[in-house]
Amino acid sequence: MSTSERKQPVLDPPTERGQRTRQKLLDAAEAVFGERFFENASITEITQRAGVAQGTFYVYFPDKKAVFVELVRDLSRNLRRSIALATAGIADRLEYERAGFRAFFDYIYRHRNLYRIVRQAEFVENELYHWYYRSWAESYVAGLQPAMEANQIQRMDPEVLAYCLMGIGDFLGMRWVLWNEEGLPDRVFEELMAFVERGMAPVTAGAARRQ
Amino acid sequence: MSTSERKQPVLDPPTERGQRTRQKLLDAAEAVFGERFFENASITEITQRAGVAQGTFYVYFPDKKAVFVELVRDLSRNLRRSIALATAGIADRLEYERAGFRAFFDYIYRHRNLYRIVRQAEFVENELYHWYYRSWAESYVAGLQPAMEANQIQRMDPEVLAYCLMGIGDFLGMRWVLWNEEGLPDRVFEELMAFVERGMAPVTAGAARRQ
Amino acid sequence: MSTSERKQPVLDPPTERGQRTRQKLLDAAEAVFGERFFENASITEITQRAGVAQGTFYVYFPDKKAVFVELVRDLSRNLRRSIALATAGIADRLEYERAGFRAFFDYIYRHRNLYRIVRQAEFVENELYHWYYRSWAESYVAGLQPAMEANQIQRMDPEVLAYCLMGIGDFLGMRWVLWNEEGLPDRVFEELMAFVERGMAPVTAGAARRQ
Amino acid sequence: MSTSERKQPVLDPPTERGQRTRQKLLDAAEAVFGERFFENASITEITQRAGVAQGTFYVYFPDKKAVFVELVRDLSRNLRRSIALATAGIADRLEYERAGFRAFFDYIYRHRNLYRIVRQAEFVENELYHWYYRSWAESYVAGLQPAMEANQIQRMDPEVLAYCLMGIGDFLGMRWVLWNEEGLPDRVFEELMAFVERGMAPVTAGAARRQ
DNA sequence: CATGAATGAGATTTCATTCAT
DNA sequence: AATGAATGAAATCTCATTCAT
Repeated sequence: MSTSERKQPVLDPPTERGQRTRQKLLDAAEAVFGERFFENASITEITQRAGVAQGTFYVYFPDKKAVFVELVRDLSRNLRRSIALATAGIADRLEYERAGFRAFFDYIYRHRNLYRIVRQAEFVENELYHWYYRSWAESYVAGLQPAMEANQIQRMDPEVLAYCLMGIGDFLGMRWVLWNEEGLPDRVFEELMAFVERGMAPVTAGAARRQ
Repeated sequence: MSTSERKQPVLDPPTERGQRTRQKLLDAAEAVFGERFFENASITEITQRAGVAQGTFYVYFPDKKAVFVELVRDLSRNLRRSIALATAGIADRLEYERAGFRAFFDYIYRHRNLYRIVRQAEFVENELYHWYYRSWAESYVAGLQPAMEANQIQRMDPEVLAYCLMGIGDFLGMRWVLWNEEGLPDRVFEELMAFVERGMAPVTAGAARRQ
Repeated sequence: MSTSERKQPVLDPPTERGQRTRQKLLDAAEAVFGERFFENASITEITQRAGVAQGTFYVYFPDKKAVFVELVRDLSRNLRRSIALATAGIADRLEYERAGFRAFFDYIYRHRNLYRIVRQAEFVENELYHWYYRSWAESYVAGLQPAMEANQIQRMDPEVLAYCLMGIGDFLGMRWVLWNEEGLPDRVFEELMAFVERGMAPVTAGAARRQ
Repeated sequence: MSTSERKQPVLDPPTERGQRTRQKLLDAAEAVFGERFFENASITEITQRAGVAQGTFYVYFPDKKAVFVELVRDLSRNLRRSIALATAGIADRLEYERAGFRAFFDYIYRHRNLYRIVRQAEFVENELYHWYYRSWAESYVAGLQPAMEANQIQRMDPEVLAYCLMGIGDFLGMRWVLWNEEGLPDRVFEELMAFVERGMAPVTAGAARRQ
């Protein structure tokens, strides 16, 4: 007799017990998606790992994709927060970049499974994947543009630069963080930062690039 | 007297008709994998597009993964050839890099579906994906090392540089070639090459990076 | 933290409804295997007869072979119980043998389909088939040996005798119980028992076998 | 323009080459059916082992079952011949039985695959299986009846006796010839023959079976 | 809230057989 | 006589999702 539709999955469970169950499902999903990838991950396995019955899944999520999306959104939010924290108060853009990269590699090392999930998004929910990188690119642009105007870094199309930097982060992360299950070695970090800094540093007036 | 394997699909069909059918299947698979991604691509759709019966697929391939692998291998081979052609005879590594990038973007533009397939490989056949990038990295290293010794480019860990360059190519390709279905605009190409060249160019003796 | 097996069918359903469904499937399988034989029996037909959806089968059994095995095991257990009951308290081995044979023929007459299933086991799951006869043979030996020592029956290799008796039971069962769909006629039973008894009876001291 | 229907498989190939091919197929089929059983045996494997193309099979046989049937018929004929040879001229039925059993075990040892094929017949072509045992039973009866009238062996329903003997042969063959891949040990042979002889021997007038 | 039984659409794969050459 | 490409029906199995309790 209530006005609510039947079976509207619970986004924010009222009871504390519900909160816990929902979180258990999210954690299990993160693990399973990270290991098996979206298509091979089964709700059955997620609920088993969460220690709940199959049907319980649908109490909290409308379908399989919904958890996936939520996980990507979570990662995005948290990664942003981590980077914001790490770069807070840094005025110089090159220093900022260095701190940002460091925070990025640290974060994905600590959340390898989540990071694997983002990468899959391209083939699971293309919209989401675009949104993810587009919004990162926007943030980059918002930070890079002023830095160019202030001559902190070389002037160039900031979006192109953004994708260059993201590409570098992604591939180095893949190679050293995901493939080796260790964090990015300091040595590698210094090497790549040197490359990035040379690429970003403003070409000072008289300095010809090459003969 | 051997235990004799049971049924092995035809790799190189003896008759010309067989050759044609096999090729039709490869072409259809390329299209379907590119559009739907591996997991959502069905053998049914592949054979329908190829205009053959379902069973025919298994005359030429043991399973779905096998076509996929073959397509990735093909792309790898052909892309290599394209780049080799485009860079033949170029002695200077920065020029070489420019020609190589150009050829890369042109190639993936012309074979967008195949390129989408390579990207999926991470989630379909991890081994293959590793192999793909590891072997590219090796090629890079083989070319970069001598260039560093000859002071054509800045000395640094060549493998790190390789992954930086691949990351840049991948992300720019994703953003401008795959998302917009146009080729990479010249303007963007020039921007990214400028970045790459600044990053790779040797830091000449007296040139301080920044004040 | 375990790698967690993926989906294991329900062996002992917690709810009564589940119990019923599982049993319906077993019954249907018994009928279908008995009529069509393992290879020509389809899951589809089994579920149809059980009045459930195809997928339901896999809720309770991992695959076709699993039901088959369970049916053979069931028959073995129940047949044993029947014979034990029929022979309880019989001290003389020849009398015991007569009661055992009688129980055997009665049982397989009442469970003709199950008995047909055991016979197929040789070609479906050889291990199981061996297990089935080996364990019967062991039981035989355990009973025959003491009887020989007590001079109730002729001394001979008890395992050979076991297989002789099983062969006789099997072939008479095949000819009169399976081929004619009637039970073994009393007349036939008496004939075969007479043969068996002559074969098993101890050769009394002075009795020459033949002139 | 000829009157013959299209595609009547060749039963008795005119050319010598054809004869050879047909035989190669029969031999291959015997091996494959023996190892894999009828349902799991594929024409593909048969033709591969025979070293001919798939289509060639249908030049000589109308379908898969046909070869199977032919093999069973062959075995029947040859086994008969072997036994006839081994028992030629033996007047006493008990001696005859001994020689017959010996020949039987020797034959199935030498043709284990063929023997496995007969056993499968029950589930492949029931008619054929019945025919096989019915005709053996008839032969038995034809030999046993006169022996009973001549008081060489105990009087009883000869068909029952026939099935007892066949059951014994079958189970001993299964246990010692098929499971161990050796021939039936002499010791086992003597044991079973002693049992059979006691069972068949005429109960002499005054000899009470048991007290 | 939670459960677990049930569903059924759909996917992959196998293989005896046909047919054009 | 022989080949090998092609077929297509049918079978097994998976799994996201629904629903009654």
